[in-house]
Amino acid sequence: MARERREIRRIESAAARQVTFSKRRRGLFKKAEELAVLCDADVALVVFSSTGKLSQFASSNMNEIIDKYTTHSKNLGKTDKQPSIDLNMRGEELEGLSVEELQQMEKNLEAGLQRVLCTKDQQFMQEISELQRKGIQLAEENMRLRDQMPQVPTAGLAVPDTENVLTEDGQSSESVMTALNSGSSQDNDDGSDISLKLGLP
Amino acid sequence: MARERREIRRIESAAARQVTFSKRRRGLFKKAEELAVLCDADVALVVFSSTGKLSQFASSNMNEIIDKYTTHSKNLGKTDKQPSIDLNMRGEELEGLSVEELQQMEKNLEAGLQRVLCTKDQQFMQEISELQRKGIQLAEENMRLRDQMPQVPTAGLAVPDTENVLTEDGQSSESVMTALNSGSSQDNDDGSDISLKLGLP
DNA sequence: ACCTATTAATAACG
DNA sequence: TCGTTATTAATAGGT
Repeated sequence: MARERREIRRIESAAARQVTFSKRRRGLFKKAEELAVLCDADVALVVFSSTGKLSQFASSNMNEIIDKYTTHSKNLGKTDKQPSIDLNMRGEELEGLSVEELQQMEKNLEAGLQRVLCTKDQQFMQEISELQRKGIQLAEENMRLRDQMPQVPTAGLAVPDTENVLTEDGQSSESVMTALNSGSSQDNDDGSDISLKLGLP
Repeated sequence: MARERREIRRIESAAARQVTFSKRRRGLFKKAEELAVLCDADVALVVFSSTGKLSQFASSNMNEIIDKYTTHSKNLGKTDKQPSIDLNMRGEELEGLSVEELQQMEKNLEAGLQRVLCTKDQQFMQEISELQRKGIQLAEENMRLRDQMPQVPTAGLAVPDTENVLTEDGQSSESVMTALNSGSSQDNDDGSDISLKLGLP
């Protein structure tokens, strides 16, 4: 587009290079803006001259576009369409995702949440059942002992098969208590150390 | 540069916009690459179409250029942030609500759900603590009884101050069991009768 | 910077 | 999306 056609290779003359840089840079930025306006696109353009000088154009906010780009390319790199959950919780980054990706993510999160809640409840209830079982055992033992209790007690003797009821499975009252208290001390739940993998449905 | 001059403003027809986007995008990327080659510049170009599709060009490594840009622009310290939209919330019938109102309601419901879950967990943990307390009491009582156990038991005698541990507060093991089993028989949670008022934040 | 001959991009259409 | 073409836009080289 000129008096002569120019081959697209590095211009050796620094002066000529600088002139061409100025001209073409202006053209490029103009085209970038036109594309953004005409086609309602989000465009970010960053140019460093060979001397290191920065020029930039962004149709909206440069950092937002960069965030969008970063998020998007992270998810594209995954090949499968399973967006990573922990990396995408920030609202601004979510803007970089397509509706399809967001719907998929929503499904995954909902399914994962259901599994977390369900499993958490199961663990709670298992815990409760276990405690109840032990309580009943103790109560029965207690009653048995009372039935056998003489009117005038004498020197005691060890009873082998019931001596360690509370800690028999390595889950002592203290450790359970500690875990539970750390969870209930917060207003938000799931400060616990229960960990799950959230797979696909 | 065409049959007719085109004003630089958003193309209303989605089809025409898409066509123009394809053509001009190709042109823009070509120009970007030419600038990079001819003038030995570092160029990064990120474009999101109006449908959210990403295309990108970088004369070297995109992330490096972005890092370079970030560093450079930090020195200039330009931090404009987009104002967040604040919404009014309320509504009785879903049919008549705007998208904004529904979004706000969604937020409120989510907050309410969080409170429900949190409270449910607290009740679970309270239940567990209670059971643990009783278990410890029983174990202690148990030990006390064993200590007093004679080697050769004779006719029994009631022990006044420990006779009613299990039912002293009206919450017997049986009733707790029943309540828990009705809950644990389902895979979904919240079959319980816990009720909360969902206040506004 | 400006000028302008020439090439490149592209709008409308098939 | 692709090809054609009339027309405009960009720009290389010179001043």
